[in-house]
Amino acid sequence: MTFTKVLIAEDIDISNEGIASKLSALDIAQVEQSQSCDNALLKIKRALHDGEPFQLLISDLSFVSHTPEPKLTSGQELITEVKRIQPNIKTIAFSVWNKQQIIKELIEDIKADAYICKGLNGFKELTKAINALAKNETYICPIATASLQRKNVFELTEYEKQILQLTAKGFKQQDISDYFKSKNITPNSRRSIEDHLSKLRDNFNASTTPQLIYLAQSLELI
Amino acid sequence: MTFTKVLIAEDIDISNEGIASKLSALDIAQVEQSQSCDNALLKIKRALHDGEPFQLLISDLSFVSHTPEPKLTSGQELITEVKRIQPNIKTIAFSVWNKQQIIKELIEDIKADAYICKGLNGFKELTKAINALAKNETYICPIATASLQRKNVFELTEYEKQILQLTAKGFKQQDISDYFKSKNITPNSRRSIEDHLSKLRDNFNASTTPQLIYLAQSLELI
DNA sequence: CAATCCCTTGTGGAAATCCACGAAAGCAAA
DNA sequence: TTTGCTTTCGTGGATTTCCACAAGGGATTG
Repeated sequence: MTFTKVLIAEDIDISNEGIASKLSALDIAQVEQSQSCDNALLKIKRALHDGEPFQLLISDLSFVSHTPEPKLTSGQELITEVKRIQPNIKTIAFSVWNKQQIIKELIEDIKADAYICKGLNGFKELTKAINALAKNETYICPIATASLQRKNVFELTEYEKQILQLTAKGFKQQDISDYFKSKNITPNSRRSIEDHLSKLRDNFNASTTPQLIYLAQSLELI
Repeated sequence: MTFTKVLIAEDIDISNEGIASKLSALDIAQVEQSQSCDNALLKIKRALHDGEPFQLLISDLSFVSHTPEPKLTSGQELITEVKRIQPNIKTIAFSVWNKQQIIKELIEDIKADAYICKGLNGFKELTKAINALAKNETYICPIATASLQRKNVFELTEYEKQILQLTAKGFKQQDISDYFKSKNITPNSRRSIEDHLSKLRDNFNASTTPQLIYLAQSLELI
């Protein structure tokens, strides 16, 4: 199949325009543009309702909200919702991020059909992705693939992530212990929190807790 | 005057293309594109040497390096260098960032002629900037202006920034004291470091030092 | 000059964290 | 079940940080 009706969701007008202008080089009859998630979802719903659904959504991941209370605030949410109401639509996540966690989530959980990193050759990658999707395949750009294959030394359990997040929020060890107890999360003794923080410092090669928080945040793990 | 020869420095091809495609709507005869700082500088040097200098440089700020050892790694460096070798060239910084510190540095220190935030209306702003520059004026987009006017509660002295950075690097209070003494930075008693950290926690409304580091990093102050 | 303010620094004690040792509990393989 | 490994968690003591009080120094002002 070839795509004849495509929607671009990208808040930055210059980038949106760049994609559209490049897409016009391909054989796509109808390219629509949207600068917010909510608007994109609306367009998809309407097209579906009108019996002329979009076949492909190309979506950025991060959006600055320009309305008071946007329902959808990220490409992840948009793609999730779109897949829910129109499961057969193809989706391409098109982002500057090449963080393993983000890519993993989009491919494995959200079931996006392609992931491409904006970069030097974004358009070439976009073309490849479209071709792959037309053949019912999925596509992940080389940069993202490399990121996925790079063994993630710092994979955190949900429990560890919570400890780090709470620490970053100003919780003391005792506070975290109390919090875990109130939520029935185990282990929850003050002593165990201390132990886990110590292990985390070891793993991250951090000599102090402030440094641990700094490193975790640098790696965008919290 | 009107601009007839413009250079775009922007690593992401889609964005670069977006700018170029929009510029073609204006009356600019010659638009050249560059995806790296080094390449952009080269083009400017050559044009200058050939007696047909660029009149305007539109540059992004952040570049991913795709060569082993790029000489210039950021738009800030590029603009600085370009202004040095061709002082009469006009420069527009075109970035997603609207951090006060970045904007301030570009306008006040680097003497960029315009600062625009990529966003919903990037092209409109770009047009305004070009018009202003043509009249020998400077231009700062509304978002950036707002950012500049927003009183920066968290303006840090160099001294404070160093304390935060060293803390983030795993230095204990005593370590920082020793370090400052070795560098002849005063005040440098352990007690003063403690005092400043305490003041910083107050200012940032942080209850612990890890939280302070988290907040400072979130605000991109360290 | 005295009065005042701000910053640095010291002191001492409280609080929090760090760290080593070890007991108990949980778990998996033999 | 036994064995062995890991995790949890208590204890106690060292280290570090936090906090309140106050002395001294330098700059400013009346």
